[in-house]
Amino acid sequence: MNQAHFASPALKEAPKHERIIQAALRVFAEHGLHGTAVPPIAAEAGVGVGTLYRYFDGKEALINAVFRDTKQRLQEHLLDGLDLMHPTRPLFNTLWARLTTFARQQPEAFQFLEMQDHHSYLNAESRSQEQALLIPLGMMVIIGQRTGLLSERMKPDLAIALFWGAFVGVFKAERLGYLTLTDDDLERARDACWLAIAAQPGDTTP
Amino acid sequence: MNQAHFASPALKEAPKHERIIQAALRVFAEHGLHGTAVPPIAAEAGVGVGTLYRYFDGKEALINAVFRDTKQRLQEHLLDGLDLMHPTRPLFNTLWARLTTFARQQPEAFQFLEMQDHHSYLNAESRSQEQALLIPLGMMVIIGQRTGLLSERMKPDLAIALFWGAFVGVFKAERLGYLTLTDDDLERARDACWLAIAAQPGDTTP
DNA sequence: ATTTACGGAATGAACATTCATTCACCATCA
DNA sequence: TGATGGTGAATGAATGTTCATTCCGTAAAT
Repeated sequence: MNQAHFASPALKEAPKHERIIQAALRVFAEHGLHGTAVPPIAAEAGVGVGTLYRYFDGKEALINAVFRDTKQRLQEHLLDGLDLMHPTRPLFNTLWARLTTFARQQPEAFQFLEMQDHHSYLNAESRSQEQALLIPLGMMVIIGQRTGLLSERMKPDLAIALFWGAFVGVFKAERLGYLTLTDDDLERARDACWLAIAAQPGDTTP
Repeated sequence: MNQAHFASPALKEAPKHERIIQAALRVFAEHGLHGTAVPPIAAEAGVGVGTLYRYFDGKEALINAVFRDTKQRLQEHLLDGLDLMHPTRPLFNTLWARLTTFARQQPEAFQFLEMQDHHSYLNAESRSQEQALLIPLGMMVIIGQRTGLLSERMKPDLAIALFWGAFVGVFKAERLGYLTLTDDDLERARDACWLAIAAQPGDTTP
């Protein structure tokens, strides 16, 4: 809590708080939330168990911290510098490309965020972190529908769930070995998703 | 092992083996695989813990039994009586409708099958059960592509992963409370998925 | 010298699994 | 018909293990 917080670590490793979160992410992604014990997380982080409990109140608090940190990294990776209020086809392609690089460069983070068993652990603050990503996306879809870019057939939340699910499904299939994805495959999947949510030629925009 | 096996239970409940599997499915779906202890499963099934171990070698064997049973129920629910070798748009609609009734009528089964943490438990026999569903679907897509019904842009496995992921994403969003799905919503989602995988008007079929 | 950070053995709770015992049912015999 | 004995299913308290968390001795920092 003092000024030393930033003074020394320049020559040292990342601060313990950060190291523990990253280590926890890796172990959680591999073994699941219930499936990982706390001591292995400490070991992966290179700290003692007691140290971990100095930084986090317990396993549940750690899970929430990992969740928020990871969700925020995804959010920034996806949205930083984009003007969602003027959706276009190239913007859609950019979003897809960013999702792809995230899933490719941070596979543990991507997998962790898609785990089911979060929701029994997450507290209010973590839940609100979800909204930070969903609300801008929802607004983008609404504007896209108003401007005739996206189909108005589906309500925005449904379009997002469909698109997101398709993306997750494709990468999940690759992770489980049902599939290998070339760059070409990803472009074709992207275009297919676009067809699913884009306005159709025959659509009317009264 | 004698003739009494079938003599009396006509007036009693389902055989214990079956009751345990169904109970396990419910508890697993709610608390996850690592998250559920064995005694609560026995309690849910209305049998003693020891009885459960008479029927299954252990927790892992039980998980495999539940997985195979559930996957097979899904497979039969989806494919029974359908002629996948002659894909049409109505056949696609039927598949979607069957998926929907499965997800609606057996939500625990649907949720259980989408859990991540299976794969560290599943044995060879369980894994091959997966194929029993994927192979026919894959063949259907291949034929659909050959006959000009489905787009040939994506390889069959990719099309399946995309479609399946979209469906799962929509129902997962509903289960987590991000969405409520009317019958109308489901039809629109179905049509959007169709657009994603169907042959486009401009496609050539040489 | 005092405070703060650290590590890892120690602790008690919860877990998966076992096993000695009970119980229900049927065949045999009086 | 009623009593006796045999058989295997059913049970849940007991067992050893694993887990989340604590605690205390030591090291670093101020």
